[in-house]
Amino acid sequence: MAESTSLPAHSASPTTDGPVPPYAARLNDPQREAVLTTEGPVLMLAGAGTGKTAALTSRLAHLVATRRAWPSQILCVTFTNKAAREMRERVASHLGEAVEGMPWLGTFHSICAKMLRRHAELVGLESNYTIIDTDDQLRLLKQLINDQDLDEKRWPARQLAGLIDRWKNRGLNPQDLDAVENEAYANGRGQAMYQLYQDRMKQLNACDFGDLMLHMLNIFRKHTEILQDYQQRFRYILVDEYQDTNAVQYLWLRLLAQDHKNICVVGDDDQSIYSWRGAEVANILRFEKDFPGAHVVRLEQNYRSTPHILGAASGLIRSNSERHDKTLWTEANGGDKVQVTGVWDAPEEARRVGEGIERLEHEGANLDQIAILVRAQYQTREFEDRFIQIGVQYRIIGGFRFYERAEIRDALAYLRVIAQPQDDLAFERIYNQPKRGLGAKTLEKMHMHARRTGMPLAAASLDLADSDELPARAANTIGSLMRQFLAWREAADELTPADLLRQVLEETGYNDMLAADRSAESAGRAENLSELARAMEEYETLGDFLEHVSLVMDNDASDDEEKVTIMTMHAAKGLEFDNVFLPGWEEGVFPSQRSLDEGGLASLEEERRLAYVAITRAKKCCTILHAANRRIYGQWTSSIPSRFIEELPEEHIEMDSTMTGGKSLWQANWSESEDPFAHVSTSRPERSSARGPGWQRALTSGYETKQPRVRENKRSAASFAAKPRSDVAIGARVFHEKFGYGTVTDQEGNKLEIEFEKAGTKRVIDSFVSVAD
DNA sequence: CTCCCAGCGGTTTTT
DNA sequence: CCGCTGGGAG
Repeated sequence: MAESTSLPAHSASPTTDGPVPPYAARLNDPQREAVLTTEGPVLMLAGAGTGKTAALTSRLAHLVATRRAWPSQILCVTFTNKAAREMRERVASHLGEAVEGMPWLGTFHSICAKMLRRHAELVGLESNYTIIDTDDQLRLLKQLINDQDLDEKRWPARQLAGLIDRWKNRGLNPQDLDAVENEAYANGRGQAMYQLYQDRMKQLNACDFGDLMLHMLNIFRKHTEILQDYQQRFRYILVDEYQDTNAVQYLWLRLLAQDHKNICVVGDDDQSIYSWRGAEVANILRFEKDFPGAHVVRLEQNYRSTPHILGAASGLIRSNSERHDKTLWTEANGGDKVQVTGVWDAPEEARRVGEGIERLEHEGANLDQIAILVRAQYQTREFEDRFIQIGVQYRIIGGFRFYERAEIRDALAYLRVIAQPQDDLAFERIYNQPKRGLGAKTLEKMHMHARRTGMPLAAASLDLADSDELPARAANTIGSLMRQFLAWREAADELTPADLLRQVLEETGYNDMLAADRSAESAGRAENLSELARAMEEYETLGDFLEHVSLVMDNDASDDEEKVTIMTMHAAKGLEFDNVFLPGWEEGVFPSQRSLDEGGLASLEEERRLAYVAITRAKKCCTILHAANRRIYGQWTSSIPSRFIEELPEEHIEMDSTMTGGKSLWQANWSESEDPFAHVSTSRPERSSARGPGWQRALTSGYETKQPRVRENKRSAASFAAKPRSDVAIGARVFHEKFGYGTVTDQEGNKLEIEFEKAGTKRVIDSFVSVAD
């Protein structure tokens, strides 16, 4: 069945004789080279849409199929759980059912967490340590800052958290900090505070995300025998998205690869967009120096986008200086040019996109294949409003995650205290949630007692309740709470984790609290909690579940309805869509003001890479928009088109504008003085290039010459065709997913005017509401 | 202990 | 402009 495609004479390619195995059959030459070059270091430079995941999974399949290694001898690291899952599925499909899962395929953090469970005692932890998140981390730091009599106003916990995070990302322990780093917080108290934090974490038997990597790095450095064990075990190492690795991850990998040296890293320096959270492009840029003799494979054939889209993106990224040069090409031809549209303001931008979507819908496009990619979350609002109005189904990716919701975190905190009585942070979160009359005063006493006796907070509170230190009321409350915990801890052995949670929610009165709350959100909260319980069904033990929860924070909302996706460009990395809309390409929005103000050239280049990522998400059609006026923090601001627009090669784009009448504010400025840029260039000297040809084109093409496009307020096809619902009439009480409960005050076709109890009066499409009773 | 209001700050986000 | 936080009042 394997087609016997002979490999072309390829100088460096280590071809194998005989038939091509099925997992490599559909690969192009460089891809195949990346699969078959199994020995020694390999750098796979994979441009956007060049099929790197195909190559990577084939390589895994090849290693196993040719018996070069057992699945358990391959270390395969990704950044996200999603990527890990995909990889696992694709490898399984290559190898069939035969292969049992790969134990060492996962994210950096989940792999380290797993290793650390085995070696926890070496860094002073127990193997059932808790993994805490940013929220817990901040609360802990605030306590420490107050304990040290520092003014939290002047030295915010956030800042310290950020510093500690950065230190850990760089592989620095408290004692490794130099004077300069130490100065970074509270006049030279950085190191001391970091040390205090680490000590406290140890007491709590807890780790933050950074610790997972750092602890393992420390263990590898100090305990050669353990390092050697892993070095020998991992005959092959594969790393996805190598351009996103930070210093600890790099050091960790380098140690592990020292024995067999079979490390294959895959990445694209042009898609490095996470330097702000520690990623170091330098890692991929100097791979060949780090691993002498590295074999470099370039994947440059793009299978995703049309030539115009590819041309526009490639032209743009060429303005960057520090990069591995790559030339993406495609066999495809035809396709539309990248559309660049100027509009008057942000609402019009949203209307334009809405019209574009309706047109695509009319042509039979799948809504799942349409995305709006924004630079910053605040831009989503405008689109959301518009889509509700015209009845376009959408989903917003990002923002609040399931496990970050307050009710979910409360529930988890109960479970954490049950599983791990030392978990003070969890206990602190719920000792008075639901309200049981224990306040700050009681908490303070508990803390003092805990510190005096060296007991965990929960135990100390019980001890305290037995004494006369507390008012009888508080003592009783604590006593019964602790009895409940005791009972739950026993129940944990008999009940499934899911049932345990249900019992806890019932017995704490958490359910009652939600039931009593008549606000718009409470129903959703209760719903979230039942979903949590449902999600827990598949876990046997509480410990299993808690580890899963702290590491696998993703929740791909499984909804099968076709919807337009709205998300940030960052979140879109790795995804693809037939049609992509890119709004807000204006100086100050994209590139963002902050990247212009701070960070200099490097940060501007990262913005440009982000633009490159955004454009290359599109398979067929890419529309860039820029508005002449935008309201920022409530202030109307005039804006000029993004410098990235002028960097797009002219032959790949088509400019137009919806504006004829009226001048934008900046045009008005222009006519005021001879040099329209006088005010711009004095205040923002780095913008000297902002009047290049692209900018001129944007100006002249639409603002003056072109005739108006469809002016707004035309009734959209979707809303025109829809029939009004018969079950809602004026006066009806209805429920809307976003706005909550309200009363219908007017009905016009399928549009309803509703006075919402919380959200005020809105016009919405009737299919978005349900009748409340 | 809870609730209200003033003041402040405001990219990107995974684990 | 809007949402969150923290401090102070009730």
